[in-house]
Amino acid sequence: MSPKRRRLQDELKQTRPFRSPAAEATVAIVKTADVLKRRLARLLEPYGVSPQAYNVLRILRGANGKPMATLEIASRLIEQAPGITRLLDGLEAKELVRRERCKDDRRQVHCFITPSGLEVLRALDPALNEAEGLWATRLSSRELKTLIGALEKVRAEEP
Amino acid sequence: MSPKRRRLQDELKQTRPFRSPAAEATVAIVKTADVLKRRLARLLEPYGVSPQAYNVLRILRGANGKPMATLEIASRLIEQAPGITRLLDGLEAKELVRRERCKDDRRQVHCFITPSGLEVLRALDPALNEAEGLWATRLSSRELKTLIGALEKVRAEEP
DNA sequence: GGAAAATACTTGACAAATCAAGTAATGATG
DNA sequence: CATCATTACTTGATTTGTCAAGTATTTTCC
Repeated sequence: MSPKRRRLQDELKQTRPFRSPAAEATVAIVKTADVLKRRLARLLEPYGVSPQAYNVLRILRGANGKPMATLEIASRLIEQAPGITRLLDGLEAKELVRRERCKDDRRQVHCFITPSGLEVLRALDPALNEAEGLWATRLSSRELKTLIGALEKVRAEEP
Repeated sequence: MSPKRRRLQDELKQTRPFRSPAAEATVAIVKTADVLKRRLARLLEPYGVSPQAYNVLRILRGANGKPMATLEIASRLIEQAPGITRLLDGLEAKELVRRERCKDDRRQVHCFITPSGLEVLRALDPALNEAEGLWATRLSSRELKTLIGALEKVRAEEP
């Protein structure tokens, strides 16, 4: 079917090689992220949860029952505020998330994951871990460390 | 000035660390791709070109005047066919791209970049190279090589 | 050579992301 | 203590991206 381990240059059928390793890395990062997102979306599809919605649920589970304001969730995602509101609307409609206006500061809205939300996450966990482990075994732990460190440097702001 | 090299855990304000390096890497890849895309979008904004449209122009420039079929472009992007058609519609409307139905196989549509399209790319090249070089200098060439190789392994299909 | 399958898009309907502006509540200032 | 600025969202309009079908060719196989 499809050959594995093609070089990115081959994958993109580029006639000329990349002008610089940095250019190649840029394309590689964006393309890999897309592949990962698609894999995740495929896993989530049966549950009617989008990757972003899944991330929100994960964040709320990580809060361990503590209330979390809407914009606090946004800041942990790569998502702008307007998107979060509607994402939470959807999750609340499915009763995976509960929201209530905060007593102390009535501008804020506190969000919680519901038991159903936790259940969905629990049902997904094994498949997610498996998918992740699949490619992780192809990398040495040194490679993984370098990868994570290098990406950190790419994201770092201009000095 | 303190270095802005926050760990991803801090950036995401996660209470607990990632369960595995693979999990951390996954988030790092997706998040980094997003940062890169946003940086690119900011550079392109004055020219009214989206990141995807920019990639199409780059691909067509790479073809060096040779005609390129619509789906051939799609295969080099991470984009589905329907998106490409409309992307090209937009680029053709701006006269950055020219299309004509192929004589030999009238199902195909051949695409070319126009002189205006090349001009836009040329105008953008310096800023792009600079932005890229900015973070590239923070990585040793060994790190870059490992990064590219590791991402290839992540993208590889299941065996 | 003519039906059936495959290819190369194209179109339309719909979900998701972004931007601009608006509202309610709170904090800061004079 | 009243006004101005800020914060924390929300809503609406626009754009972008995706999926499902549809159309025009071309190729394949009797």
